Amino acid sequence: MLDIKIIRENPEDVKTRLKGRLIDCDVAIDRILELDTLRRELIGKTESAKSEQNKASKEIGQLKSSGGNADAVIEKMNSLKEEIKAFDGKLREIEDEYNDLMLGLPNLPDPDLVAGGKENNKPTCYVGGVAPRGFEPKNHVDLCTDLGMIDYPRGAKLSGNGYWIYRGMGARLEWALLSYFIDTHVMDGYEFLMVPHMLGYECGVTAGQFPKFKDEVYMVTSDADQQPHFMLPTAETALASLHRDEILTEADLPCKYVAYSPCYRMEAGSSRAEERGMIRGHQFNKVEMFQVTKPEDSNAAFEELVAKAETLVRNLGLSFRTVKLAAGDCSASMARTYDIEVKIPSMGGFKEVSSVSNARDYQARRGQIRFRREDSGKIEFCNTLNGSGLATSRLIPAIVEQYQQEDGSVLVPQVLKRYLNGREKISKEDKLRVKIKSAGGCGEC
RNA sequence: GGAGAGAUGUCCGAGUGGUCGAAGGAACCGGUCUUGAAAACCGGCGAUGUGCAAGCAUCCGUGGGUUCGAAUCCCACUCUCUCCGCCA
Repeated sequence: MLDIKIIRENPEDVKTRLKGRLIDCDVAIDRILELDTLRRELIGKTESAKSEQNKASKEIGQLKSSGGNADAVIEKMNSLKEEIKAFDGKLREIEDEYNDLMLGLPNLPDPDLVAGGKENNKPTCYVGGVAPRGFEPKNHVDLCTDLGMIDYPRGAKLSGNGYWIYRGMGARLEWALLSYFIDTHVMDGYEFLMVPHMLGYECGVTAGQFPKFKDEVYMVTSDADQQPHFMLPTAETALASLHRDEILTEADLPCKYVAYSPCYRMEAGSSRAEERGMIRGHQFNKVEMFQVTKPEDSNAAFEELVAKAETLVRNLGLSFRTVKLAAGDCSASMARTYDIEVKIPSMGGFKEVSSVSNARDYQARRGQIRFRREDSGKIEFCNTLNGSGLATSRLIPAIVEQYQQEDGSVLVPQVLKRYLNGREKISKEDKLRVKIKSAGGCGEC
């Protein structure tokens, strides 16, 4: 949510900055200003009526306790009551519309962002990694299938298009990645959280998904459950609400969290032929970093999160690039976003494995996440930041393609070996072993 | 799933229809005293909205209702605790 004071004071500037997102909020902003004026007028009227009511009410109390007759005052109260009821009804109407519009406005992009969409995104760095040479490389779908790492057909049998099953070394590699990420963040001083996967509606409002992007998440409803819940599309949605409606002390900040969760997304209409395999599914795994900071500290926190995400990809030895998103490609809640994308050679390009964003006070306003300054005692909104650290569903394709060998096996990135009993590579024999041993139980797990 | 109890400010806790935004205590902040600290004493100490300001309004889990007037009465919901049952 934006600060109404900023809109009041400089509506044209707000309009211009939001146009950088390629959306036109002019009509909404004009209406908001109109409603804001109406609202304040009406508040004035309502409050003076209520003030009279309170005075009369006290008078009645005094009259009654001293044995006097209060009939005349009570008569006056009755007409006041009608008046207040009418004012309150109108005020509620105005505030409902006002709140809807305010919640619908996206965050202001940072001033240094380039306006426009994806085409204006700017890579800020490229890092090279391992690459197959001297033979015809296979794509990740074939590699994962041949090595028995991912079972696509049975995933589809269980749940339909957009679902897969990690098997054998595939499952272990996935788990190794998640463990490696979590360990790294914990060592960096982030608190590890495991959050509910089904969240109450308010979490969606605070994070900025609701009311506008309700259709992108899976709602979970049942007659027995009075409260609507939804499957989290990212752990950020949970973490953003962790300190909702709280006033933190200055000493509490910054809060640094890391959470692992599967992420559940509709991805409606985005299924494309080139996104075969695990590139875009309805469920994927992600380790999420999250920070709550003082406003003056959020730029540094943002740099820290970008650096942490980059370090993870670099340590995996993968080719990647970091991209500074143009205003129109940042998600609605975010003032700035950098994506980290790994190279997936078979797709001829890069795919996002991390998205690091600074929401500034946008989510904090929606969720009333505040802190008290120690010296002045003043209460201010916190800033919130989030970043994937990392999402795994594009990492396995990148790893198998970038680390594939001529014999069809795949080397294990150095940093993951300790999570895989020191194993050097994944080969066809692993698949065979899984098959044979599954009859009598897998001796390895 | 069954039975019961409860939800009040940073915390504990009083308040069952009228001057209650709310006693009292703790914590915290300022002061007196002290070589310093503790203790004691004095003063201060919620949020939000609105207004240039004084002020005014709203908030006692949430939402409705009754009433001239609700923290207090009624209804619904949410959450917490205790006991019983069931259970990964």
